[in-house]
Amino acid sequence: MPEHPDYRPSVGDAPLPEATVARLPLYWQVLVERDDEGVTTVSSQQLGRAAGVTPAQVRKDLSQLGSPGIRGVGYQVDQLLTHLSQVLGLTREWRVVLVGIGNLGRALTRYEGFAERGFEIVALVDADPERIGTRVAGLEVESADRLPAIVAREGIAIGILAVPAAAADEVARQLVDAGVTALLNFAPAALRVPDHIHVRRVDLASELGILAYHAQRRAGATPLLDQQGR
Amino acid sequence: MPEHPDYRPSVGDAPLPEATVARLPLYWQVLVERDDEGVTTVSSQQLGRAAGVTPAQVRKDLSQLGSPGIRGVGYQVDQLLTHLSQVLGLTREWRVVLVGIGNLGRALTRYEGFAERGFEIVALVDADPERIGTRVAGLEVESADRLPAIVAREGIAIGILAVPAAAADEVARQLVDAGVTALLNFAPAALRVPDHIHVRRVDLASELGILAYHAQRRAGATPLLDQQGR
DNA sequence: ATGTGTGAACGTATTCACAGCC
DNA sequence: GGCTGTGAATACGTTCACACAT
Repeated sequence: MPEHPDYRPSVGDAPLPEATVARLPLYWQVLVERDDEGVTTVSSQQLGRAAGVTPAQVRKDLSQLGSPGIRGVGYQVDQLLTHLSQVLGLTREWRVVLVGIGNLGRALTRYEGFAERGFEIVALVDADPERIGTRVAGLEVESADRLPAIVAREGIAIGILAVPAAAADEVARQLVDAGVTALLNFAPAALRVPDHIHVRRVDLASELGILAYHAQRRAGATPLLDQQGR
Repeated sequence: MPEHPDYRPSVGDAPLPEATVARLPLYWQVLVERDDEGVTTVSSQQLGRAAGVTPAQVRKDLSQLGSPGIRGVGYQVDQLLTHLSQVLGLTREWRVVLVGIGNLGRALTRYEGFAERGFEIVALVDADPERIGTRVAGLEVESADRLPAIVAREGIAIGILAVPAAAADEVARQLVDAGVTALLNFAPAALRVPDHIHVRRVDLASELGILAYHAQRRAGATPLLDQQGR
């Protein structure tokens, strides 16, 4: 392998595997906690345990990321945290627009997990004329046709869709046209967006469907009561 | 390959790949819509388009499931929907307990997507003494130590965790002890549960972290008017 | 001794491409 | 002609196992 005695690949270059990217926020979360507790080093074992991942997986991920560990010791919590924050872009604040101010949308405005990680909802959009102009969570609800102005005004790169399925695709198009490059979609619908736009889908009903499959399978397979406790 | 002129493997046997299982609810959803519109057949092309999946993928999934398509025509909507419902266990109602009646928890009680697919939240649990005994969404909030009684009383197999990360693992243990076999976890924490318990994790902050990674990467790749910086 | 870094082995998932049937 | 069903090819992801650094 190439020998770079003291150099590590920095932020801009890595095309990290998507599966790895999906785990980085878990590690980040764990590291923040450990750091707060004053712990200075973690092993892949400990990190993996807390994140729900095998130690080998942790090492693979972190090595792909180019993050230095110390053999016989583990990883330096503060260093690793800094590096991870850079890679994930969590050193800056991300301004987010939320579209759809229904039940879920309103709950999201109050979710503290976002702010703790540097995400701030700075604009609200809804299609319902009754809602437009009202204030929710300290923000004025605006109309969707103002999206280009909103995105430019606030410097927004990320949009959250909490609209009904029927409206999702159209709203996605508007968001993309307005300049948003990443979308978090809560609607149970596929979004047709250009390739360079990143979409993550969170489909609660699907999740329950998947669980139902397993619960049923389990119920069918269980002859009597035959589980054990760990 | 084996010739089974008219026989297709039915509900009880298939150990479907997890990736396939995760897509079945998407297909199910699309089929319900098409069925409502009175459409009688769909091609893998159409189904895939609506679900955000390639046609080849759809065919692979449905063939693994043992579901019959007609060459030159496509799939019979009603047949396929029936079969899928059976496989996913969506022919029955699933009774669900929700633990954690904060912002997110309350929003979930009002989420119509669950009921539409046969999931009903039939019990609410919270640790906060202030909340216990109050009524939310027509249900009385109960204490966690009543979980065994609740699960038995209501015939519950699925639990939803909308509690703070620090409490998640302990609550999961209580749910499992009470007899729940599948969990939907909204807390940003790993749950230590026995192997036979199925957990799906929905981590909103992680999702945003993943998007931030891509948004940043994209911004770095964009040569012209760069972002604002910090 | 302990725990990383990583090739190699393994397993899983997706895509291709085409034969076969309607 | 159109579209499924599916082996074969490929890509992706995870786990193993062990040399090597501290």
